[in-house]
Amino acid sequence: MADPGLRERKKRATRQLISNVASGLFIQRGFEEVTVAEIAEAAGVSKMTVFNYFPRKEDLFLDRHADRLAELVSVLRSRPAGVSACAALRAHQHSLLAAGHPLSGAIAGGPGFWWVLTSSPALMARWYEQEREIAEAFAEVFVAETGEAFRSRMVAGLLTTAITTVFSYAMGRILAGDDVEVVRREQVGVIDQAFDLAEHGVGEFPGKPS
Amino acid sequence: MADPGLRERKKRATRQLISNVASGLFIQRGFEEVTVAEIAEAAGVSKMTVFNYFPRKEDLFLDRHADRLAELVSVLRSRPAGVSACAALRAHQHSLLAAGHPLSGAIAGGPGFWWVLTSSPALMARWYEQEREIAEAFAEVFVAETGEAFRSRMVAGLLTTAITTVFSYAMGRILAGDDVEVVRREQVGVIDQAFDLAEHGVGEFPGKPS
DNA sequence: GCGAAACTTGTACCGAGTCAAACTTTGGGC
DNA sequence: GCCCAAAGTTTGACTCGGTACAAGTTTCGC
Repeated sequence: MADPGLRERKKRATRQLISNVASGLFIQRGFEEVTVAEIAEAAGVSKMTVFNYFPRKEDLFLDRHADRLAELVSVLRSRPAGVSACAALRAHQHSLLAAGHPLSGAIAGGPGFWWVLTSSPALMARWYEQEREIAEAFAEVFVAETGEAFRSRMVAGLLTTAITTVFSYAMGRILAGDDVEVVRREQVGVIDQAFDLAEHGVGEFPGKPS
Repeated sequence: MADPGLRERKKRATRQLISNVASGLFIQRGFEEVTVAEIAEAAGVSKMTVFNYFPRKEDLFLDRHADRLAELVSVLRSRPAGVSACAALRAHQHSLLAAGHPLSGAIAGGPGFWWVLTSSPALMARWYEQEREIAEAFAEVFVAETGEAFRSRMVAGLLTTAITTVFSYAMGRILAGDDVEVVRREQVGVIDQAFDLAEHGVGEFPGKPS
């Protein structure tokens, strides 16, 4: 990492260039309305090169996934002894929100990001797939810690549900036109509600009323 | 429904024929190795007709989804007054298992089904999407009952996680070569463990050991 | 039977993604 | 500084999933 070398620097630059160009076009006109050939041309590169860096078209837009996944796993791995996974993730979500981080579910890189995401089924499908990868990574961590195969997967699934539901709820509100600042303020309570449910369970909710 | 009429009968027959032919080919050779054109020819029908009945290629294999979704929603809607959603779904999973139903997670329509499913990323992606649709349908039911937007979505997500994790856990074991009868017997405990976690939460699991 | 609606078909087409072979650039050894 | 090998890029041709359109064919309601 000290000496990237010319080759490595060029690769990073090309990758970044393609990603930037693609994101720009997607936000302008929507995911489905932009072809890969177009992106390649706009980036002054060949179509194959685009696919060389981003195996699927969807990865052009969802290229932060690897970072997000690594960060979440690191939150679990590096949590202090005695701290539960649920508590660690809850604190992490709060800190993301406080920092105004895109992945907190409020204030992502502009409202355009969510519009692009939700307006393309293919993109949404890939998004769900990535959420699933998060759950699998969590499960792996828990299995390594406890050796309990099934319980690890369940807990991983439940905690992932908390994270993703918090995220998509905020996304839905903002897309529906709610004021970003309002959503952001209320998001603190939403996070706590989500993790309370994950931690203590759904209980009798909803016991059938009628 | 009393008198389907010739037209309706032919449609059902054609649909069934295409689905059967497709499933057969997929199980023989895998999802990606069979083209839609091939299925059309084998079914004695045009490619366009195939897409007329099944908008996506994946739907040729995952065509039971609509039934599954409707059944799960009906379990919630028709549960007796005072019974929680969690209890209703838990009981339903147990009864599916007892009946040896494919969707119980043990003993699905042959091991071939799961092999085909897991060997195709596109198919898995669609599978996840369908799980998401289940969660959304659950949320809709809960919102209608309680009016609580966020809590409904969270509970829906948590309960869906229980169902899907139970299912995929059994699938994974059988694909790994575990004896089907053993998996089936142990599945009762797995279901209870899953719904216990959903009902009472993950608690401190796993408090970091080291 | 007759006309209209529904279903099917052929053809032509588009975009994602793959493959193989040629070409260009970089890095290391002399 | 030079040259070779390796890595990265390009080109073009190709496959397959999926759509659009217009024309055919079958069923239904009258």
